[in-house]
Amino acid sequence: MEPLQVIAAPRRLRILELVWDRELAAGAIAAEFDDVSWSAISQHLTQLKAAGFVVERRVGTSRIYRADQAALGSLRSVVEDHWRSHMSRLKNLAEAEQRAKDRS
Amino acid sequence: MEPLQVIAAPRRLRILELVWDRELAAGAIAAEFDDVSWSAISQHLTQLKAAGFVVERRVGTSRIYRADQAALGSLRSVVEDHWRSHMSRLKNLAEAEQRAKDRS
DNA sequence: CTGTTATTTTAGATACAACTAAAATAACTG
DNA sequence: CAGTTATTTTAGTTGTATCTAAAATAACAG
Repeated sequence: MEPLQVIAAPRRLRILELVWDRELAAGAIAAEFDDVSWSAISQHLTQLKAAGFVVERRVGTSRIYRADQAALGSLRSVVEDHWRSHMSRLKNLAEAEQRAKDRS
Repeated sequence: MEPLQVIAAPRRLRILELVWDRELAAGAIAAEFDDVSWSAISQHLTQLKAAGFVVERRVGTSRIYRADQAALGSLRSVVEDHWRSHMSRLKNLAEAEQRAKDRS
């Protein structure tokens, strides 16, 4: 799939945001979505990995993902602009933080 | 439609390239494609215009389009990179073709 | 006016990316 | 080894952007 198509999908853009500057297991990523199956998230991760936009690392039974910002090339600033214009990044991170707190 | 989605469509990306640094009538644009109807091209132009990525000017019965590079913001370099990589791909194919010919 | 050219709009068909559910795999634990 | 957890893969369904065909609009010429 074309690199541009890979990041154009809203779901994948959101996943990319979750692993933008930290590692996160596939399950932890999927847990952030309440309207989609783990299977679907896994398939998106496969595409992001195939495009080189995320790297995978295995730890035990888990697979841990993280964005490869450099690999995005000129798409990087597009992604950043997209988040800025939607003012969603900080809000999403804050909400994720809250959920993590609620769970503990 | 999201700006990112607008340029993600291969057909629209190709249209954008055609009017990248010159004006071109809708019909002249459509004539570049042999596998799609004028109607489809018109619909793409409507979306590109709605996103602000092209500007329209009317002359007689014609409507003339041209890219607004500035409006693309960070997407501009993505489009340029995409174009470059496609050109190098075509170049490679042509060179491979030439080598094949030389061998025979 | 009527006719012609250029293009868009509308309504419906189609292709394909994204999805779900279920089975399969992979790494570990007792 | 059998059982558990984490995740992916497969096969088939669904939703939506893109497409076509036909009718509508717009600008002009005779």
